[in-house]
Amino acid sequence: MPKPPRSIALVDANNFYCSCEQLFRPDLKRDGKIVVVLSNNDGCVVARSAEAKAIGIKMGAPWFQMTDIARKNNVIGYSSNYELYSDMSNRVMSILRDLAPAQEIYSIDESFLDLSGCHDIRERSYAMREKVARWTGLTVCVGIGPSKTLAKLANHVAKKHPRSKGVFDFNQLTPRQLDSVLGNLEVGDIWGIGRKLSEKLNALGIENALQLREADPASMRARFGVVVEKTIRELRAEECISLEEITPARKQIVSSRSFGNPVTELVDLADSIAHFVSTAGGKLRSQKSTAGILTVFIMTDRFREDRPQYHPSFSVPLPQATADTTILANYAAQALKRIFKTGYAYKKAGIILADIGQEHIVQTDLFAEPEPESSSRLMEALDAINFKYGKGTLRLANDGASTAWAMRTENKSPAYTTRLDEVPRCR
DNA sequence: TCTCCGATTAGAC
DNA sequence: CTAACGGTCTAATCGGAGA
Repeated sequence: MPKPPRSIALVDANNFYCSCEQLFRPDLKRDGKIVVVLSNNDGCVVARSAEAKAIGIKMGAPWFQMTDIARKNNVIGYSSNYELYSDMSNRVMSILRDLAPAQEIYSIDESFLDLSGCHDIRERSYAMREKVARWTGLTVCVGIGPSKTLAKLANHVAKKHPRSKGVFDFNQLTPRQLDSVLGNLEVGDIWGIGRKLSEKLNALGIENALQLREADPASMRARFGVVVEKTIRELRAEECISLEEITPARKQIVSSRSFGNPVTELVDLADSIAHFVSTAGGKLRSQKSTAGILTVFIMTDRFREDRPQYHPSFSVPLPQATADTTILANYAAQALKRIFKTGYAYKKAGIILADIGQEHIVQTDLFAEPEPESSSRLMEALDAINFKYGKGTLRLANDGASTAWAMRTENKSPAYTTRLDEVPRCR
């Protein structure tokens, strides 16, 4: 007897960031106000509500360029509120976790679930939707298929076609129905096939998912690389991309930001760098890693072609891998001094931690003083205090001394679910 | 010629 | 008031430097 196909589900929240904002402001829809969420620095549109999509607002549209018409069209641009979105995400993810044998949290609003062997897949899928709706107010769609790529594609179908009622399962189709559905999906709708690859595939006459599935994996690999080959195999229900229940440790940790206003002074850059080191160091320690290389970069505004451009970076190979923010901050400050030049208006800066290894397997420098035990104790205390009392309660002396580099956030909603002091009183 | 490494590209969200 | 175009991450691929 042939093995039954695996059933991988991809559960994805609809218009996640915008839905989070709308949840706490039911008055907006009532008054015909259209919600979009902006990137950091209120730069461009990164999330659109159903209403925003309906009036044709484009993903990635620079907010400052949005016509007055759009703004007068009652469009409200919210500054991104990650504290709110990640708390809502945690709630959704924990509901889903309890409804499936295995879960991979793929992004802030998506999780893959392995439902292979479950006899009640349809009922479970609807239960997910109902439970998430009742407990959080958010709407999710469920796509199911024998591979992750097909689950993603099924989710796309579930979102696009109201008739699916939010659940679509490729495993429930006859081969003919399957071909017909795939034939109606553009290659660009497939996970892993972006803008560039779509263009190249179209030029070869491969325009829909069915045509890509029928392409020869070996020759496509030669032409477009291993990613496209895997995608073809996944469309053929071969499992090439496995479910990862445990998030692998980051191999690189970046913390960077564009500034609300251009920065010209070294002290202000130094302040921002100290902040980035704290953020990145915290992430490093939360995954129990150490970094062996630290890179500092600063850059001018690449959109201002009329101004002199400068975007240097400097990498420091650390004599001994560490996760100690104070040590990292010292090297970062030195690196910054090496690259900083006066006379430029800097628009962005950041740091990169690389050569990441496991804590306690640190290759020590033969000639260096061993890192004192007090160093890790200090970091533990720092992390504990900041966890308990909120990010930034305890920080480096020069982190926060300057506000020159602060990003623009003009319209941020309260952290409704996590900060009582921000919740508006009932009116 | 081979290998290593950094830079670049492409993609995701 | 004006100016204003995100951040984080991975994998693959490319091209030069050095062995």
